[in-house]
This record gives sequence, C-alpha cells and structure tokens, in this order.
Amino acid sequence: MTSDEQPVESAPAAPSEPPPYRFDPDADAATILAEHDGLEDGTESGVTVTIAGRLMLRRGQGKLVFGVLQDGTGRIQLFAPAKTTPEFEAFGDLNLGDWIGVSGEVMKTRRGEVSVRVDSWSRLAEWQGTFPDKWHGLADVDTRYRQRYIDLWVNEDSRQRFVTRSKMVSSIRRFLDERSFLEVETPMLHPIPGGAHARPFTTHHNALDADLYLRIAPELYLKRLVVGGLERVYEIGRVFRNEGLSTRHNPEFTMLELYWAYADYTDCMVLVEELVSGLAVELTGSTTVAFGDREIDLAPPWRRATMLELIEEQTQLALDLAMDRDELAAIATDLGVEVKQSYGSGKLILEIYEKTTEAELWDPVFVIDYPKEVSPLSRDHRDKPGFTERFEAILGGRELCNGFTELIDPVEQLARFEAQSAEREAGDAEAMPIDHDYVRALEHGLPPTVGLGIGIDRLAMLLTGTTTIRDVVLFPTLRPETPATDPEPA
RNA sequence: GCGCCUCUAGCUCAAUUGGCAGAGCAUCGGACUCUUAAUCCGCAGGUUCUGGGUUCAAGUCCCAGGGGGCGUACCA
Repeated sequence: MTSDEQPVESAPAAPSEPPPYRFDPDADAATILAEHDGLEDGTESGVTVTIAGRLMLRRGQGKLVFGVLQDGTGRIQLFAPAKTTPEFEAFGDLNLGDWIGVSGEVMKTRRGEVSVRVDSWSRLAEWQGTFPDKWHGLADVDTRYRQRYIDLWVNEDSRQRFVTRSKMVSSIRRFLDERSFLEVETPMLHPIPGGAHARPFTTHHNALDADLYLRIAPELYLKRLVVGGLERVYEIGRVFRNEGLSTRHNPEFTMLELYWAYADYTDCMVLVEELVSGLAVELTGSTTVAFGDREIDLAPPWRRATMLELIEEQTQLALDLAMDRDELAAIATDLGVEVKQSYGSGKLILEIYEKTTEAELWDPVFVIDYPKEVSPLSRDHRDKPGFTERFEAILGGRELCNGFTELIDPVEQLARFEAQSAEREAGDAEAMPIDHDYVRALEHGLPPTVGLGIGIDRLAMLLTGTTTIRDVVLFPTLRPETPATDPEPA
C-alpha cells in the first residue's frame, strides 16, 4: 500500500499541534447554503460559523485558495485568502481527504458562490495516501466493498442509499410501534436451527460443551412469545444462512419478523401493502419506484392470486394437488426441474411455479395458498385440503416477504416436523429438524396468529432501485483478503 | 460447484495484426487574489495479478493458479 511509501515527515508540517480532542461545529453545509442563498455577490453576511468535514477539492490561486468541504449534508466552498488565513501555507498543503474544522464568516464570492472564509482552521485527521479520481470517483467494486469508508465519501449515491436504508428501518419501527407491536430480541445462538428451510452456520460453546447454530430465522422463538401473551411482537435482526452468494443473497442478512395474534393471512397482506407503499411515499415521494430499467407501482391494493392460477396464466397448465404424482413429476422434468424421488405433489408444484412463473411476476402480487408439503409451519387452508394459508409478495420477479396463518395445533406440528425429519434423513440438508421444545410451547396454547417475514435488504433494494444486495449492505460478505488463521482459544 | 467475462501508475482508463507501456486526475516542484473537475509549466510515478510456455519479440497468444464481476445451481 501507499502508506508504506509515504514517510511521516512528508506530511504537511503545520498546523503543528496534534488534532484537538473535541470540536464543536455549529453549522453544516446544507443549512449554510440554504440560509445565505439570498446574499449579494461579493458581500459578507456578518454570520460566523464553525463547520467540519473532509477537504474534497482544492484550487490554488496564488495568494488565495478555494477549497471544497464535504460533511454529512453536502458540500460547501471554503475561501482562504493569504492575508487573513492563519498558517496559509499549511492550509494549501492539506491532503485531499483530510478532515478539517473551519471557523469563519459566511460570504458570497464575486462569482456568486456561498462560501465560508477560513478565519481559523485545524486539521482533525489526515488522509494518508492519494484520493480517488475527483471526477470519476471509485469504480472498483472490490475496493468499494472492502473499504466502504472510501466509497461513502466518494460516491454520493452510495451514501444516500445507506441513509435511505436507515430511515426505512426506523420508519418500519414507527409503523409497527403505532400498531401496538412490541419489539423484542430473541437468541441468535440456537440449539436447534428452525423456522426456515436453510443450512445453518455451526458454532460451539466451550463452557456448555454444546454445538450451537447461528439462527436462520427467529420464527419459533417469536411464536413462543405469543404463547407467553405478547400478542403483537416483532424483531428486526440479522439471520445467517450458510448458502451461496449472489446479487440477491448475502450469508448474513436482516429480517423483520412479526407475529400478530387473532389475525389471519388476509389481515397480514393488508398490513404489508400499507407498510410498503407507505415507505415508498415517505422515502421516495411516490408509490412508483424505478427498478432495473422498469418501474413498479406499489399502490395498494396488490393483486391476490393463488399459486395454481399464476402457473396456469404463465404456462397454460392447469395443475392440481389431486393430479397423479408421477404425472406432475413428468411435467416438471419437461420444464427442466431436477426432480428428486422424495418430492411429493406439493413440492413439485412449488418447483414448477419457481421455474416458470415467479421471475415473470413484475407488478406486486400476493401469491397465496402454498402446498402443505412445503409449508411445515403454516396452518391448513380453511377450505382447500392439502394447501395452507400462506402468501408471498412478489415484486419485480423477486420474493419480498413470506407470511402465513400460523399452525397452532401441537399434534399436527409434530407430524409436520416428523415429515421434515424424514426428508432430512433422505438427504435434504435444509429440512427442519424436530424441535420438541417448540411443540411443547404449542401444547400451552398459541392463539390464532398470523406471522410475517420481510427481507429488509431486499426491501431496501426495492426502495432505492438497487439490483445488487451488496449495494445496500454496508460490509457485504467477501472472501477474506488473507488466508484466515484460526484464533487460538484462550 | 459449473460456465462466461475481467485484472495495465494512487484513481479513471488507453495501447491497431504479437512490435519502444501511455493519457487525464491525484502526488511532488514552480506561476497565479474569484476559482468551480480552475488553468499553465515541469518532475516523478509500472513485477501490465502470479507462475510457467510459444515466439526474434508477449500487456496482447497458450497452460496453471489467484482476485473480482455476471450468469447458473443452491437459497420453500
């Protein structure tokens, strides 16, 4: 790296004092620009401000230096004449990227740009090495992800995406809090991984001498809390799945799960519509969001359609659970699905749906009524045998959320777990193991409840028009730069 | 895991058919009191990802490895 080649003595000599221990900005770039827009060209405002940020550009002009300072709100020009700027030489020697604090009078240059005259200044931190191209910025994606702190300064749209994501999360909390949902925290270390169909990361607790798993979903703990009388709960937190990476998958990602007693999946779909369209209006000003090279209209109500209806629309194939299993398997094979012996009719229908239909669904649609075979935690459909009251919202061909009226019968739940366990024995590493403790909780009574899981990262992608998850995760999972060395346990 | 693409100065990118490795910005030195990606003059900056091979000659072609991207598989 360049830091090796930059001996300390080459750094600007002054200001000679070490950086201050604290600094008190009383203004920011955006506010100053807004408040002094009406100032006449070439005049001073009489207002003195103190600001801090990084020096992003510098234009030397002999006995006058212009700088551009960027803070969290934007950029503002610094005006530094040799006559009045303390340690003028040193100011001109600052590295691009250095953090500086500046106090001075707000003024407007003769050319009409609101600026802060540098009446006093100090360097708060140094940027060692050279700064990325001031015009082209930083394009190398590896560097952008590994050294996100550079990306955030140099690529304004990147910074803006993360600000939007953060606002989105706090807005979700407000939305749920207003509806009397209680935010809780449940374990991330699970003795039995459950609540989703995924491979877990495994770890070990030394004192307990027990293997534990990083959670793949908080679902089963949150429903235990509903059993405990917390009638509306939610958790926003990281979950971990030991699976491949892609533009839509990061091994650790953020999930919102909520559980709502006395409500069913029709209630929950309304909640999702309100939440997502409301966020769009709040964060983008419109219910229409750009995604890829197309737009998605998020205005409710969203279409509801059963999985079978959607398959038929897409393929003209009228499928049904009652069909002969081998016939379904033949259709699936024709469509290019890799059919396994263990697949029943329900699993085959899901596979056919995912192969042919899901990616084609652009406008928001709630896909409802999933086969029981692939929904081990969902309650049987009240009218349609073999199906469950489950929905997923699909937007832009991607799954945004998954929810269902919860299975509350402990006997049935145990039977579903046992079926999962059989699949596990048959080689499906993602099938759920039996969680007897969860069954025990159900034996104490889970009231009629609906549950929902929303991928926060994917929601952020949707609302920022981003097509890769790595652009909405601050530090996406990457291959380690140096071979990992096992830390010695103490 | 598989397939395709890619890797050149700190950053962004060139380099014709295999024929002397270049530019802009940044850095460094100099000029300049109203610039806006300031401008002008100058200096310096390279294991062309790594290792092998073909060739009179390799950034360019071939093989192996590494990093990255995309697609695919996996991810109900």
